[in-house]
Amino acid sequence: MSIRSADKIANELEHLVLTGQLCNGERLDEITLAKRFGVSRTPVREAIQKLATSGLVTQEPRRGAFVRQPGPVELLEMFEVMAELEATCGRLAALRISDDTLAQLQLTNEKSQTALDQGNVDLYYRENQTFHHLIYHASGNAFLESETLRLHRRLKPFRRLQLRLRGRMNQSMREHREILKELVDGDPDRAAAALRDHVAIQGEKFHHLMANSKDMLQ
Amino acid sequence: MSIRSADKIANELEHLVLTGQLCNGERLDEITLAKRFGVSRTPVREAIQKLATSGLVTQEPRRGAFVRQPGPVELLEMFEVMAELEATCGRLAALRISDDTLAQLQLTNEKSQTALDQGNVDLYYRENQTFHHLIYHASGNAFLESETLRLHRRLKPFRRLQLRLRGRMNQSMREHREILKELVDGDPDRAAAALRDHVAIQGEKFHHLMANSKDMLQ
DNA sequence: AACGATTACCTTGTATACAAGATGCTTGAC
DNA sequence: GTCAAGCATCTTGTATACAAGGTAATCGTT
Repeated sequence: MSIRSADKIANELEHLVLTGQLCNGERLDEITLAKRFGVSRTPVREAIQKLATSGLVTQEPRRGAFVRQPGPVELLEMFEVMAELEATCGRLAALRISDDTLAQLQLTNEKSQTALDQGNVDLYYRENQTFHHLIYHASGNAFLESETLRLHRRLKPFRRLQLRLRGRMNQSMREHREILKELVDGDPDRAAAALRDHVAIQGEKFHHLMANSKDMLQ
Repeated sequence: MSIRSADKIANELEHLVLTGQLCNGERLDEITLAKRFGVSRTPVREAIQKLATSGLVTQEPRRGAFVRQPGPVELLEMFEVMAELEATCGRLAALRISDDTLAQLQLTNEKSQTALDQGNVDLYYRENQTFHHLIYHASGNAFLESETLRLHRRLKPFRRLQLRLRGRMNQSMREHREILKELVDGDPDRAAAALRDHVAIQGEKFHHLMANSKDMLQ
C-alpha cells in the first residue's frame, strides 16, 4: 500500500463507484470530497484524474468529474472483450501451465463445489475469482495477466450479480470443470473456447438481468 | 483538444517518451519540466500521473517518476496480446463489416501498394495504420476498438521499426490482402487467424531486430 | 585513509492562495 | 407574468507556500 493519500483516496473513490455508493452521473465535488477525507483538494484532484484515466469517471473542462457507469451496450462490449482475453489466457495456459497450478485449480474447484453445496454465494464468488486469476497467471504472459485483471476488476460488480440467477452457480461450476479438463489435456483451442463460452454466458446472463430490471443500476 | 495545460503537457511528455527523446530510466523532474513548459509544478504533476497510469513511467514514492520502456520480454508479451486483440477485431469484423468499409480497406490496400512500389516507408506506414484502424472500428465493438487502439499506440514505435526489415513491407502487403480476402468472405475464424498471424509476425520480426542490436532502444 | 554519522539541501507530497470560467439568481424591461 | 441580461457566487484550474522524507556531501572518528 502506498503512503500517498492521493492513492488511498483513489482506491476509496474507486470502491465507492464500483459498489454503487456513488451513482451514475453524480458529480465528484472536489471540496466536498476533500472535507470528507480530511485532506486538501490536491490529493482529491489527483485521485479523480486517476479514476478518469481508468474510465470510471468522465471529466468535463471547468465543469468537473462525473461518475460514468457503462450503459448496457458498453457492458456487453466489455464482456465480449473479457471473453476474448480470458480465452487467450486459457489458450496460453493450456500450453504453459504447471502441474502445481493445475493442482491449485483442482483444489479451488473442490472448494467451489463445497460453497455451492452450502449455497454460500460469497464463498463461491471468492473461489471463482481465484480460479480465474490462477488461469490469468498461468498464461505466462504478465502483460496479458495485468490487462485481464484490470478488466476483470472493472466488471466485478456486474459479474457478481449474475451469480445469483437461479441455477447459474451450478452451470458455472460445470463450466469450470470443463475448463480445467481442457487445461489438463493441454488443448489450447478447446481451453480457449471453454473460457470464451464461460465468460460470454456471463455476459448473456447479465443481459437477461438488465432486460428484467432496467433501472437496477441507477 | 483540451484547454487544460495539464493535458497538453501529458501529450507532449507522452510523445517525448514514445519517440525516445526521454530515455529509459530517466527521471522526470517536476521543476525542470515546469520551467521547460513555462508552467507551475501542478499541471506537470498531473501530466506525469497520467503517464504513470498508462504505464509509460513508474512512480516511486518521494523519489519521483522514471521513464519505463518495456524490456524485450514485456514487448513480446505485448505483441502477443496485440495479436489476440486484432484477431478478435477481425473475427467480429468478418461478421459485421459493411460494404462501404470493405471498399475503404480495398482503397487503403491499393494506396499501400503504391507506397510499396515507390519504396515510400512513411506512406506505407500511414496506410498500414489506416488499414488496421478501419478493422478495429469494423468490429462494431467500441470498447474493443478503444482498447486495441490504446495498445496499438503503445506499440507504435516498435511496430514501425520492423517495417524497415528487408522484404517485410512486401510480406506485410501480402498479409493485408489475405486479411481483406477473409473479411470479404466473411469467415470469422480465418479472418481472426490471418490477423493474429500478421501481428505475431511483427512481434517475431521485432524479436529478430532486438537479437541483432540489443542496445538499439537505449 | 576509509567508513560512518550528521546535517544541509533538494525533491516530492500536501495545503492554500489566486485566476478564470460556468452556473444560477436577481432584477429590470417588455 | 415572463424572458433576458447582468452580476454574484461557486467550482475548477493553476500557482505558490509549506511539510516531510530522501540524497549526498562533509566532517569526525577509528
